[in-house]
Amino acid sequence: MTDDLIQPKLDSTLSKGLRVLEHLVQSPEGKGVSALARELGLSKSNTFRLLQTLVALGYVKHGAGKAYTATLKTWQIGRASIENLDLRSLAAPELLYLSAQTGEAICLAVPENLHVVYVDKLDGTKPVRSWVALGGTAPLHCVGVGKAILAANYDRLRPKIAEVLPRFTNLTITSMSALDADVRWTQEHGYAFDAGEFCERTLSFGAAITLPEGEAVAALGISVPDMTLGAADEARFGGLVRDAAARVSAKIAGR
Amino acid sequence: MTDDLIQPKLDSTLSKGLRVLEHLVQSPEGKGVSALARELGLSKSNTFRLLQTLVALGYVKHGAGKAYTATLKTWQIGRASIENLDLRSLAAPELLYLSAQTGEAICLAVPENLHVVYVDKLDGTKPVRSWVALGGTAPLHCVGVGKAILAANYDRLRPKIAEVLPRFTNLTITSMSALDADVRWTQEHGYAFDAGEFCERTLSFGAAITLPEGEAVAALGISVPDMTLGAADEARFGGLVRDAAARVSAKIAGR
DNA sequence: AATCTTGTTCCGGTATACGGCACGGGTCTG
DNA sequence: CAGACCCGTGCCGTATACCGGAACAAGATT
Repeated sequence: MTDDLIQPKLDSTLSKGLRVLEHLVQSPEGKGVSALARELGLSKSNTFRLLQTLVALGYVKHGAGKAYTATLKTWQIGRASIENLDLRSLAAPELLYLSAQTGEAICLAVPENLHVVYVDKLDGTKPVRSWVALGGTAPLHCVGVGKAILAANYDRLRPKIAEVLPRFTNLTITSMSALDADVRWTQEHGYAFDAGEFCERTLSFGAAITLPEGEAVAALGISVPDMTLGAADEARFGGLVRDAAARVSAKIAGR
Repeated sequence: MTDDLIQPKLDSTLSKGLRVLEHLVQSPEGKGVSALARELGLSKSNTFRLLQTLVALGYVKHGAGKAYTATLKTWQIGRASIENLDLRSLAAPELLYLSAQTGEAICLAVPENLHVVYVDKLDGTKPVRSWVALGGTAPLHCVGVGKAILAANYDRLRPKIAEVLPRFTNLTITSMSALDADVRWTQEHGYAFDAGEFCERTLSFGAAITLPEGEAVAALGISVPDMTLGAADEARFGGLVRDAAARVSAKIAGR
């Protein structure tokens, strides 16, 4: 009932075409017309024509056999989109600094809807590496970078996230009252701490990178396996991300 | 006249929508409805509805003001496509060939930020094996595969790498003028040579694997301890990697 | 205040994309 | 060697989903 029942009447051909593309991108060996039609619930002729135009536009290549496969054009236009975000170059020195200081996995993430997307990372130098994948996503409410962004814009984001707080581990915060308290803690300390709320036994720290007006546009994060974290490290790691994120924010402000 | 005059009758909505997306991706600050309509030669209402569906599908974000801007969803699906481009199987025969021809350690690496990541390798058959670890990383500016990738996209990468050129051995290139010269050498010869600039007494050769448009997505490399390299071998090894990488590039183009 | 823009909505006509069906060529199964 | 399947590909009539133009409110610029 909170949702508006009236849908903005979206263009069907375009959505189907993009669904086809998304589907193709995830299957290295390509797929045939019939298989695609079946999996997407479309008619065979429809799928065929969509593929035909995607081929004409260069997004899909029709191999010798029956397989249609995605070309790298998607990748090219996708690459253009992050090149324009110069966040990565602005933040890169701080990523290196954090990596040198901690030896753990460092990441840079941006918010997208109620998730974060990892747009840059440095692997940890220690043998046990905790892993985030570039381009991967995680929910806002249970990972360090996400909670940092959440806390920076809680007024705006709280009503949106209140609808659903999915559980991932037995430590995941699933009640709004607990989330309120956690956000308050984050705001007071200037960094967020995730005690394994998204991935078992994987702790993470996060701090928001903000525009001068306070809008969070990204976050820096440190991920560390719980075993390697000494008691004294917790405050130190938190302080490190907080200060590093602040420096990136300052760089943005000075442009 | 060589072209068939009969067009395969492509779906108009899908092509327009993708054109909108491509256009948006190239403008960091986003664009308004009217501007897009003007530039693409579409009617305003048409553009508006296309944008509406792109927003609904998560490809485009409607900022506070009048600007529509591309999200990172394009980047995400683009990234998926390149991960599924099974470079390893495409390149595997060439790895074997290089190994058979040289008996040295062969590797396949992909760029990630300002480093390369080794995604595949074959150990040398000779007793002295050099160092490459699967999943390991090395800086772009001082190892064969890295310099090959660097040289293939120097326009784009030079400004990024200019900030920092860490030293690893007394042969490491640390000045931009020296790097410029080295890149020029690489471009002329079609392969890169590393005279022990990352790891003492370990030489390496590299050649870039590129997309049809010239973008480097990976590189093949040969690593060899300096003692085992005869004077005549240098040009031979270089030619071998260059040609092998070219064959892999050709395979990619034919997909 | 007047005249441009801009983003957004509505509506009627028609081009357009749809599903159903049929064809030719593979591959397995009997 | 047929038969019964799959597959990808064209065709066609029809309904519908898309399009363009006009009209709207709200800012911007003058």
